[in-house]
Amino acid sequence: MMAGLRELKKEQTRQRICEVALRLFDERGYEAVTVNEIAEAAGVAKVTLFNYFPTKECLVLSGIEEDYARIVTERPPGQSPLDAFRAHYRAMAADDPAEADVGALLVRVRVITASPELMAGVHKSHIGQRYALAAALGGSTGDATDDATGDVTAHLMAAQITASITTLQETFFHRLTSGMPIEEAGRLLAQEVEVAFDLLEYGFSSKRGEDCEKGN
Amino acid sequence: MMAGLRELKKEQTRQRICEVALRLFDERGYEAVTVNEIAEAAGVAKVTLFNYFPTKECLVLSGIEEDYARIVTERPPGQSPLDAFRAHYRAMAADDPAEADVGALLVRVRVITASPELMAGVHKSHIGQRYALAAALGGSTGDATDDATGDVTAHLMAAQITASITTLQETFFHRLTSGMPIEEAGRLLAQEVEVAFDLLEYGFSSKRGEDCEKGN
DNA sequence: TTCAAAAACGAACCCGGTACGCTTTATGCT
DNA sequence: AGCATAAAGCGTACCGGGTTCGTTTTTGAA
Repeated sequence: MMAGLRELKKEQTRQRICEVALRLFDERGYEAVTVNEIAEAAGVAKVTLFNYFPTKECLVLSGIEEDYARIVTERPPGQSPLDAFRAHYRAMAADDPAEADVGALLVRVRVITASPELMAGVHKSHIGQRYALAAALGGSTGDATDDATGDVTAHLMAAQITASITTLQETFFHRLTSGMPIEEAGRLLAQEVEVAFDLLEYGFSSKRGEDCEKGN
Repeated sequence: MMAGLRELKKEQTRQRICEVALRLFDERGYEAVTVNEIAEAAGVAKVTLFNYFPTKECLVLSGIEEDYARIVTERPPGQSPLDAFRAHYRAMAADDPAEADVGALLVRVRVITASPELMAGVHKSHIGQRYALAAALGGSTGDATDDATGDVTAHLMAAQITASITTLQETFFHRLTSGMPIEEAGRLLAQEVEVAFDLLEYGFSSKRGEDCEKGN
């Protein structure tokens, strides 16, 4: 129903704008490309472009948010929140990387990592995630009092978890953009997922011995 | 020497711009005030304003960066990096809050927390801090290889530490802007510093028992 | 007093993003 | 098929943050 040719063309246009933008960004860098150029190259008016993507950032960043809070709210009963995260990212690292279009993803990652402005945008989106995760971790009792009054532990945990995941992602993507084949990067990622969640679970004190060798 | 009347007036002008800007931001909100208004109210031209402060953000955020990396590089010998942070923030929480101009700080904090844009700016500045801290934690061997190749643990630790400190600060400032007297907020902060660094040191597993009561 | 450097200035400009009012085009109904 | 309607696209003018550039004022020192 409503197989509308209207919405078909709409999706085509959206796709075309996105592809053109990503190609130009990849060629010349995010900051050096103006939205006017993108609009012209995609054969649409500037105002139409902003109809599809509310900001220049969204041309790159739209649709790449992860939902941290869901991982903990939808975990199997009896599992700790941290184990839910560990299982989730363990599975993600073990996934066959050929399932998704690696090429398109790589371009996107390359554009993002090459632009401080976009990197800041990514981190900005993590802020909201962190708050949602803190609510999911500590607020299951659902009291309506002002946030950050008593649940400091939940906020601390949420902050540490998101910071760790962010770091894992950055390391992984940094390797990909440096030319490492995705299989090898995936293997390293799988190891580091364990390192990261062990660190969260057992703390720095469990690493003290290893640290002193290189850190001091 | 060079007690120059030149640089005196320069500092006066800088101060005047900053005060005027903060007052306007506090009255009507950061986003609702234009730099033209600030310049006019401070009796200078827009271009002169941008000579003193490179961006609108800097009118509020300049000079409030903390140097995380220094805390670890300048720690007393024999002390672990984490203990250095704990000692630093323990001392900060115990400091007599009357030493600094609390009123001016409070206005600044109120302006920042009321503006998502400024909040994002604060988090942006934390990114660089995190990288510097990771380098200080893991890079004392000083190998010149590309970063993030082998020191994932250092990056993870740096990320967790900065995330925790950021959370402590946010909680503290949130209480101040909510009207809590600074002495009481300081007392709570002192407790939470211990909670945060215990969590970092011993991990989530040490909290498992308490968590299950409220989190599940 | 004079002179060069520093600072302030005004005006025009660029870029991301919005508002408004106008044309085009697909769609649903008859 | 034909027509009204609503969605989508468009052009232009505008706004605010930020830069460039050439000019004028101010200041420190000879």
